[in-house]
Amino acid sequence: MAPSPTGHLHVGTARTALYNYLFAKRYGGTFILRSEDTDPERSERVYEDEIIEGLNWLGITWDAFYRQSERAGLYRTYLEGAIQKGTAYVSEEESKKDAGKTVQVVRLRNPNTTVTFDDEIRGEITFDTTELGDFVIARSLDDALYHFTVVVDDHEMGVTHVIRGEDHISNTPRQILIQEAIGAERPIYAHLPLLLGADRSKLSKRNGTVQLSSYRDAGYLKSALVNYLALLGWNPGTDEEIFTLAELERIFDLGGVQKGGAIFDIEKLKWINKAHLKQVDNTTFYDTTLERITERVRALPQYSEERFAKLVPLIRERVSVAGEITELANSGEYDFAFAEPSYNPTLIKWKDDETPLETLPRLQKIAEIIAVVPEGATSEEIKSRIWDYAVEVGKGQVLWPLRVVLTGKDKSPDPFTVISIIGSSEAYRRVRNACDTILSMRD
RNA sequence: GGCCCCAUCGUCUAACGGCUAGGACAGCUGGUUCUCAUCCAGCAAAUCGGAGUUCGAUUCUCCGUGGGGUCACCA
Repeated sequence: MAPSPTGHLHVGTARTALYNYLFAKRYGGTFILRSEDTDPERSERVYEDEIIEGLNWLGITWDAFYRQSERAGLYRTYLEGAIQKGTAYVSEEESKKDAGKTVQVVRLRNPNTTVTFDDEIRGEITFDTTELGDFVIARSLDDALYHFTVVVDDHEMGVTHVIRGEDHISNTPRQILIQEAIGAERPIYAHLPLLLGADRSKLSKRNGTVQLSSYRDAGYLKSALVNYLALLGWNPGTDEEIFTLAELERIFDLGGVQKGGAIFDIEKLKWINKAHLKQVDNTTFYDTTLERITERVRALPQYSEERFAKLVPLIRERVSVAGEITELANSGEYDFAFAEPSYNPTLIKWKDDETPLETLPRLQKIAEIIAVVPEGATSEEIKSRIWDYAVEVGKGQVLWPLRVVLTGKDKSPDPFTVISIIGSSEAYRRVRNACDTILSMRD
């Protein structure tokens, strides 16, 4: 895997690295990470750090690491060898970078042949290399360019398989020509389909979120990202869709790789993340929730660790990505647990034509029931006390207004669970207050 | 535009040349304790077009169309 540290770690780069890693693991090969930082103007160490950190976060590890900027001497040796053999030559010409200045670039002597290579994923691909001309392979003897350094390194490092994005297909004939010029063997190529944005063009900042770190920041689990990225463009040959990295290491195969590009679908990622979230243990999820819940919620008048702990399981059932916890917390979704709700009294009515005054007797009856519920009762115990009355009068008649006065919302967890979180005395207060409000409206 | 790659539901995909083209996400409907969520059940949804090979084509060949990639003294 040979990324260039010229920008943030792209999810497409992460997927390519993952496929390389899985392929190496599956067949007991060696996975090399090579930082292609030969362009000093575009390469930055912070990006290299980000790539390393990001891949490690995903659980992708390598057996060897190289940095091309530290291998200029090696490239020079090969450059001189090629010039000596006459397969490359020094050409004195006007610099394209600074006009007017004369420089000595190294060009490949193009034999102008037809190059055919066998792609593991696509089969035979043929190019006429004539149109390539005598392309430049080095700015100077000490400044080799990408195509040349790649070929030298693959040769020196004994690379057998080059698994990379489809956007490199057109680079392959150039690199094959260089291989032949320096007498290097040809590796096996496998060109992966591209990751696409919703507009079907190559996934980029224009048409989607591309930074791996933004998914991590949004709270996606690394295991879910690995799982989704593996499945985007590859299928295991079964209907199974949830995999761990360790499982993928055992079953990944280039044969299951797709030819066509795949749109990055955030909805499916969310679904996979939710599936992985189910595997997370309660303590970890508790900590995650604590991290993601906002200060505003923690500052609510009735906030306590006890109530928070009781709220967590309920949050767990309702989010697919940790970042949603922050969103929901900000929108006031969890306020009912830590503060008396405020709401429009007309929301209390069960039927459209019902007046609050007609609802009142039922709330008063519920208040009587709740008054004798012990403080630490479970939702099941609470339910058993209210249930008979609810069935007798009509479930919606009782449960809807109760839930509204407890949470202030038309959509929320069921009232029994809510009472078990806030406690029966607080629940009693909220119901009583609602009754008082209704009575005061009459005047 | 030249060259190269690709083409099955909206999306990700399955289908030795051979069942009503299967699964998943999303969508819709219904059920599970009032709403939400979960879970369950169900519905809808695709082989780009045209020739050819064949008893038979999603699958093989050709042409067309469409989409994408790439055309640096970047990687």
